[in-house]
Amino acid sequence: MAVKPDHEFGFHRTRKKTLAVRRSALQSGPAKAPAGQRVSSRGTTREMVDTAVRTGLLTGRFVPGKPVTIRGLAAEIGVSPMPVREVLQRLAAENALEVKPNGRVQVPDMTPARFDEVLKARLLLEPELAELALPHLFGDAAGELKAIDDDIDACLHSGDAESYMRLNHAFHFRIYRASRSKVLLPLIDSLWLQFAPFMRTVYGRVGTAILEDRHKEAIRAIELNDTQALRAAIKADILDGMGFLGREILSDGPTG
Amino acid sequence: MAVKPDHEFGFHRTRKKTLAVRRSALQSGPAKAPAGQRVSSRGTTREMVDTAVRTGLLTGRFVPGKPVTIRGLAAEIGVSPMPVREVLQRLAAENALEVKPNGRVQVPDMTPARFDEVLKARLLLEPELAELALPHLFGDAAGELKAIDDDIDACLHSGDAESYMRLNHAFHFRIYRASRSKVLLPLIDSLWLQFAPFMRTVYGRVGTAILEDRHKEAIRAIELNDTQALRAAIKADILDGMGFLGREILSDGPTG
DNA sequence: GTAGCGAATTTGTGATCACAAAATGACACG
DNA sequence: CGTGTCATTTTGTGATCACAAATTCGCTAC
Repeated sequence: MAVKPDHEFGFHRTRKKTLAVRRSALQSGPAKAPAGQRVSSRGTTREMVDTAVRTGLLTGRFVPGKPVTIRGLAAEIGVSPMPVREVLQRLAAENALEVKPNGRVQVPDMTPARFDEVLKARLLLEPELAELALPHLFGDAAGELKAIDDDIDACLHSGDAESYMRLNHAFHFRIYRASRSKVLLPLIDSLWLQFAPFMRTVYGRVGTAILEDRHKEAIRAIELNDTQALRAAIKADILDGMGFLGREILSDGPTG
Repeated sequence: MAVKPDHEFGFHRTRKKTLAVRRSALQSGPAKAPAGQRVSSRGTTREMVDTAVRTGLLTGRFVPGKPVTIRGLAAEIGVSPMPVREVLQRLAAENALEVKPNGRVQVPDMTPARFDEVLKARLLLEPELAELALPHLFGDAAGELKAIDDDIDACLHSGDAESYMRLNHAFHFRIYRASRSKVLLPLIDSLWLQFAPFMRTVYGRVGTAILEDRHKEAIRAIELNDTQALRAAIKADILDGMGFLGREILSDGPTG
């Protein structure tokens, strides 16, 4: 592990002027701000920590197996341990993190059985949600997706795995979010949080050049308002990407 | 709101001898125990609160729409607000509870759209998990399920809705848990936590006498090791129970 | 009697403290 | 040189405090 990377997050609270504070500045906490203007009055700190850790997981900044400590994360982000505790509990409840019997929390290791289940669940749920979203994908939606996909192509050529993962997530969830789903969407969210960190380790080994996506087929299906074609494109995209990952995991054993 | 029910939980920490304490008894907290013997060394309080609230939700002791306060729950169970906070965060992450913009947390109201999504997700996931569980359901499994189903029949006749819900959950998850699933099972767990409270309010209105379940068909399919029959039985059981609930929600509008 | 307003209470949130268990490291002994 | 043991540090957990926002309640004015 050599040197501890000081900037694992690009999210350090600015330490001089925090985005949102409620304290009256007569405390000595790590997040000190004399007169911060707050955007939303209540519960902004936890939300900030939550999105920070979530995007960290989705872009693979957390390594599976490496323990995540409350105080460590709190110090990195620049807040007290309290909001971090709650965020880690939340993510553990979504199976994005794993609490070991000692109380230590870490990114779960990927196993073949787990991988098969995630793949199965994705194939069941995501085409369904895409179908639900299709009626809401009108107007500029196809254009937005095309823009994201262009950026993805650029990342694939340049080999920027982190940006690729962020954009790939953005592409899929631009579709899914349109469904306004309050049930299926969180389930799929949980699934992505589970396989993303593992995905990242694979890309780190073999690069992203091999990847091809079915996004253009999906965009075309959306433009044509073709439900079955959209389902097929989503399904094919999942199978391509995950099938590729699956071969990796089977060849190398459970992560490493 | 009349009188506050003092015994909403049958789970009051005994106040004299707690099950598991780590504190050295020189504190003045609400959970005081001079020399409690502890079963599991670490993190037992939160686990206790978690199962308490979870079973409370599954058996319908929480009313949709009624706010759940941290301090209130903590006082009822007899612990400090701290573990309750984390448990509520966990359950909110599983969409079993809803955090309103003010920070107040309550059981979400059921809406027709939500209901459709839960139904759809259950139909997609639960037959799949039952199929995965089937190879592990040998030996006395069918006998256990038969015993549970007998109790269910008794509850249906006596109209004990709370016991019915607890046993119905036990029946389904006796099957699902056998799959040793680490991915699909939590997803289905989340779904049950979402519709159970609403289910309870319906039963409270119309009783349980109308219900018939497909559990016997499922047991027979397990005995015969018939995958398709098991899938069909689970699917039919979901459709019967939820279809019945669906007619209720559509006739009366979003909960009430 | 009712509507509007202000005080008092409730409630969520972040911070800090205390303690025990686990992890880590150093050191002595074989 | 390896191994077991003990001291030190790290870490999770529960409790408590302080504060602000939101809610609730009571009172007054019309």
